[in-house]
Amino acid sequence: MNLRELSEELGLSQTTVSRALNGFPEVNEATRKRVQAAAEAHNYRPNQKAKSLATGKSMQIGHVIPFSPQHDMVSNVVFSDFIGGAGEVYAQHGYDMLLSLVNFDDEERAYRELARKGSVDGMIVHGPTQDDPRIGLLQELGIPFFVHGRSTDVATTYNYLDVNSKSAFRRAAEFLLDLGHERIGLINGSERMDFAQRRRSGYEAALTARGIAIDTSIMRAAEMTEPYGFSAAHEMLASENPPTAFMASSIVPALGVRRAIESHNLTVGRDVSVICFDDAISYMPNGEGEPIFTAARSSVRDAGRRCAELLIELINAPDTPPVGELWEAELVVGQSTGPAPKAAAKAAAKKA
Amino acid sequence: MNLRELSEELGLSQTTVSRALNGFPEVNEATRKRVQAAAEAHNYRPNQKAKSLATGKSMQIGHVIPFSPQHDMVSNVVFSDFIGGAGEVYAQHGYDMLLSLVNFDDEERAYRELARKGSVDGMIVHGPTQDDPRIGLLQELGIPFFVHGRSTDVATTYNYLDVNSKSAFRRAAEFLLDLGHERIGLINGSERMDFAQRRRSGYEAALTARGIAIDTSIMRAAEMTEPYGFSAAHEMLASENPPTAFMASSIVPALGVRRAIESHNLTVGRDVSVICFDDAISYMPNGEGEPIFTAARSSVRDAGRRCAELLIELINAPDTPPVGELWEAELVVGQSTGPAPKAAAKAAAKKA
DNA sequence: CTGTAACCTCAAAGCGCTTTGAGCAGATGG
DNA sequence: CCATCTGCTCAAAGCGCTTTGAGGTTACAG
Repeated sequence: MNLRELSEELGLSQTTVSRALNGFPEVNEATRKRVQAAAEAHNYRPNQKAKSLATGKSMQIGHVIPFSPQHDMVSNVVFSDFIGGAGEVYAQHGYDMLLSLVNFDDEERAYRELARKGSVDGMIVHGPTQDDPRIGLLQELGIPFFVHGRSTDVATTYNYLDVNSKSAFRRAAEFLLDLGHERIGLINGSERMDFAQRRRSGYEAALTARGIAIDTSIMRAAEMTEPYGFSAAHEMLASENPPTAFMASSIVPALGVRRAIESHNLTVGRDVSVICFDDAISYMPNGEGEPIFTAARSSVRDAGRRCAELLIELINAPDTPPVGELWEAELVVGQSTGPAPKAAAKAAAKKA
Repeated sequence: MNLRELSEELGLSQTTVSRALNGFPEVNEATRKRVQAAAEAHNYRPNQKAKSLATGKSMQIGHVIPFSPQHDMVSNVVFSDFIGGAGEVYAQHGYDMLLSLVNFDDEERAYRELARKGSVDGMIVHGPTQDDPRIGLLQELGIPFFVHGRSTDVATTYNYLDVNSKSAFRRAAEFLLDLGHERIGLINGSERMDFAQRRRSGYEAALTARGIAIDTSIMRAAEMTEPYGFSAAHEMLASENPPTAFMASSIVPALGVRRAIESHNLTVGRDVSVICFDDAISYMPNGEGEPIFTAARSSVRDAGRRCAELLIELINAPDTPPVGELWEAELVVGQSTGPAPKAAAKAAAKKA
């Protein structure tokens, strides 16, 4: 059933039916009711393509996601929680989400294509790197977009929503330092990512402020998987001068860190402390009551929601000057941190 | 730049330009080259909405994902890895993925809408339940679809790809029984899901065949999170007659089970064995060399790829009779299983 | 009774593409 | 030299909707 058929059946013109359905004021209330009833009865839905073509709005928001044969960002738990939050808001506003997975090398082409093809009204940029080229590209293409995160060194202003990674990691490190830890291992995310750079700099700033030298032998950066957390922590714990505490960039590697600690017959929160960044991932919650891990927490799902809202506002008012929103993470104390063990106690623990 | 402008600039008709670009044989090779060069130079991309409207094909595949304020399936690691695999194949065939997040109550309406609006050429049904109503609905709507999983009790035939959950769990249980375990806790996924039912029945079949009574006090079913795995295992271990082994429905709760075991000062693989279903999730791999967990493994990413391929075939040949593909999981032996401890040893271990 | 305003409805154009059916050269064969 | 065919190209219709500009009623004031 299309508009023509529906209008013929009603004995009205397509104009009137369209107006009735779209809530225009020119149409008689009685007529509108009649039209709505008929539409309902026939389960009529306007063809979205035709509608888009006529209005110029696609009611779709694009997310471009690079993949390699093993990985892609959709399957990254942090990322997908963001998508979940955003999708929720899209739904409320009648938008759908267009996910375009592309090979790493095709990323630029994908943005170009999505914009030119006119299949999306706006886009979200995920996982910005330092001096991210996508920002310039999207500005050139003239399509509304919002960045989740920030890109250091990009000269122009752009819309973004970010968590203050630096201060979060700085405060987390200070928390450990206050507990007497002086040797703190860093299990960072891949430092291609801008946020990982910021986290590292927060960590370094805290140590430096206390006169503790930066030791790259207890700092790692990689994709945030459980086995990565395990092997990184495992190596450090097996070294001459093992850390008494770890900071992990996500709860996922933190679980690996926990496993490594336990495999050394040490106890988390007593022998070795762990702090992680907790994105409050729905399927990977940090415990139910008392947090498992002491953590810097900021809900990535909320971030997704907020980005979506702001992007939709931007689409409706394209000439708004760029806005940046910076969120502070909350430090929550859980079971995974405690005072630094004395050197002697440490040795004993190690022997046991 | 649109087709009209491009053709005017070239001094050709829109027909010829369109044909040249779409590789029709009627057009002179020299002309085609010239057209392609001009299109390239102007970064021309046909407007997707117009193209869809004219051809009737949207080149989009829909995934409807119900959400509640806390949860949705995109942020479920298993699900999102599937999406990742599917998206990869879509990309290779020029399709995009349309994700529509909807409230649980609106699910039916969402399928209806997506189909009627014509914004997708096909759909994937996720997480089928017993006698899932969506299957009938999509058949009624007459849109090509593929089910990931199966729905017991649906009378008609439909296209599906599923892993043989029953045999996987049966074999896993037999593996534990062969090691001497007689008390095996089941940490299942939510039994609303068809696959969870099947897993349970595999587990029960194995026990029954060995004359072991089903004991619902060591069986749980819920959303597969880490804390769920922890609390379920924790409770069982604290009971009068604790299990000597656990079977978990995913690696995520299995991590919680591990944490529970360790919190009881027991060792995984020695005091208590654990087997899980391993979906080979990219960001949650089961170790790097030797598997962390003994597991029934089947890559959900591969399943996503395969579903996508089959769905695209179906779109291109809509009158193919329905196909069902059933995969067997592979049992991989890791560090988490070992012989059942003798009763005495068990008591000793518990005291230590 | 007429002019005007308010209200409702309509025919037709247009969004940017594909595709049908026709037409025009130039080549080929009789 | 004409008839036929082949190879290219084109004008125009159509996909299903929105929206413009106009027209037809009805109601009311003058």
